[in-house]
Amino acid sequence: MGDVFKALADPTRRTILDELVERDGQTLFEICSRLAMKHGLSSSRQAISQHLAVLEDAGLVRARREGRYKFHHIDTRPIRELLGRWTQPEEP
Amino acid sequence: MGDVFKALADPTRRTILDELVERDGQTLFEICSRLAMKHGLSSSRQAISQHLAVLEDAGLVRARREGRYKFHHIDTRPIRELLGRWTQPEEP
DNA sequence: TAGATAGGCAAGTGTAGGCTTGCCTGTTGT
DNA sequence: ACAACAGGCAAGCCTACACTTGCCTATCTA
Repeated sequence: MGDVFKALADPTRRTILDELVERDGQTLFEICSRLAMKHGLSSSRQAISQHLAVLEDAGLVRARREGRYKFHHIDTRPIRELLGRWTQPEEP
Repeated sequence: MGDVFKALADPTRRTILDELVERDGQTLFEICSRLAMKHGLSSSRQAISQHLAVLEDAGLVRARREGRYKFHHIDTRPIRELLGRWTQPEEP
């Protein structure tokens, strides 16, 4: 499962998740261009690719290959599981 | 507010939060000895002190000084606020 | 008052992680 | 078939960060 918390520690990876929530199933190049456009991030393709690998390792992103395209889908279940670790007994 | 995610990225800091959930309001030396006993961590006092500073910066721990003692209290509100970021629209 | 206790500050070290660079493998279109 | 396209691999660089070391301040107790 890797480390979900480490994966969430980087702001660029969090922005990638934001982007996938807004539009799921994007390719690497789509994510790159949309990060540059909307979020003003000037990260290279390789950097984003490595970030996606970390997110995939953590189980936060699942990738499905189709021809030369690879579509990335967010999976928020690991986050929901982690939520309860310190906040279980309380009821705000 | 610092970076809550970065604070949660380190496993030792997460164990400290676990320890504070189980018994809130511990001093630095209490945390050190209990981490060594129960969790088998052999971190130095200074290391734990620096971890507590990070947690305090992130708003996850609030410290109250009393004489020569400093009691540490966990505050899980930042966690609850952040975890809704990607899991708001869903209902499992 | 002297020593023990609880904790803080600051500089130095070593490693992990984010990013780049360069090249390589498949896939698609003309 | 060949060029453009989508993505991958691996080595190197550089900064952030976890941890140590050494010394310091403040509070309590004998």
